[in-house]
Amino acid sequence: MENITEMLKGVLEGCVLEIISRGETYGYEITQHLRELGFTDVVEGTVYTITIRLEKNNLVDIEKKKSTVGPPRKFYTLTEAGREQLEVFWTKWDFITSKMVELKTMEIKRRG
Amino acid sequence: MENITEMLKGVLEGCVLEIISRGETYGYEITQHLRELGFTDVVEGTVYTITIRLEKNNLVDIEKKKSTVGPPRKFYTLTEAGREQLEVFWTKWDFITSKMVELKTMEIKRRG
DNA sequence: TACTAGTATATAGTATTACAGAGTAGTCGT
DNA sequence: ACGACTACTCTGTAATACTATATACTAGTA
Repeated sequence: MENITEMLKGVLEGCVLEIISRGETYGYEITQHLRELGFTDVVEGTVYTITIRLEKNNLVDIEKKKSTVGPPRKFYTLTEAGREQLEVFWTKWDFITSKMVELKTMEIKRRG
Repeated sequence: MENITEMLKGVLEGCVLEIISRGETYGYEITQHLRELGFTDVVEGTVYTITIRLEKNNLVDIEKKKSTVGPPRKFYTLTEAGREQLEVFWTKWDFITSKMVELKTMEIKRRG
């Protein structure tokens, strides 16, 4: 899918939170998951900016571990605040999707 | 719903296109519709920037009409390009929503 | 007249976010 | 030594919604 950049804003961070919530993982792997999911154009740099942001906002804990196949990995796990943020994310997402359905099906009332 | 700003990026323009597709309308009325829909924090300025953008991209035709209750209104209707853009928007939206469902339900494959 | 409220368009400036593009490092196989 | 893959880092840019404000027209009312 091309050019969904703008539509991903505010969504991608939630995706990353969700992926981390399934178990500790690191930036490169998160990128791979997103690409497998279908967001094929997501690059490491994008995920990096998101993880940095999550770290700044204390939504994730970090543990550095050595790898046998490359440089050390920074593993992320959600903090309590991170889990709360993830819930908030899905609440917002559900709100918007419900409104979009409403928009698609609603009769628009006209004024005079 | 608070703070859904970022999540609305790339979505709001599609909403405006959809609303215009139902029949000619103007900025202020579009804002009202969006607020009735539930996007209560959307303000005129935001819609204005969107309609300007639509105009620049030749997605809408404009007709100025006098009003009995205030200054003249600028009525918008979709051009052929606008209708195509609206279809593209829903395609993208459906893609993202399907991926989000997948994300929510998917088993995440772990690597070694 | 003067004031207020509701309607309606317009615009400058700001914050947030995803992305492009590049760099740096570590490990492994040849 | 070299290339391929893994993995994190960083700088800068474009797109978009929002804040805040200004302008203008009509109607009601004091």
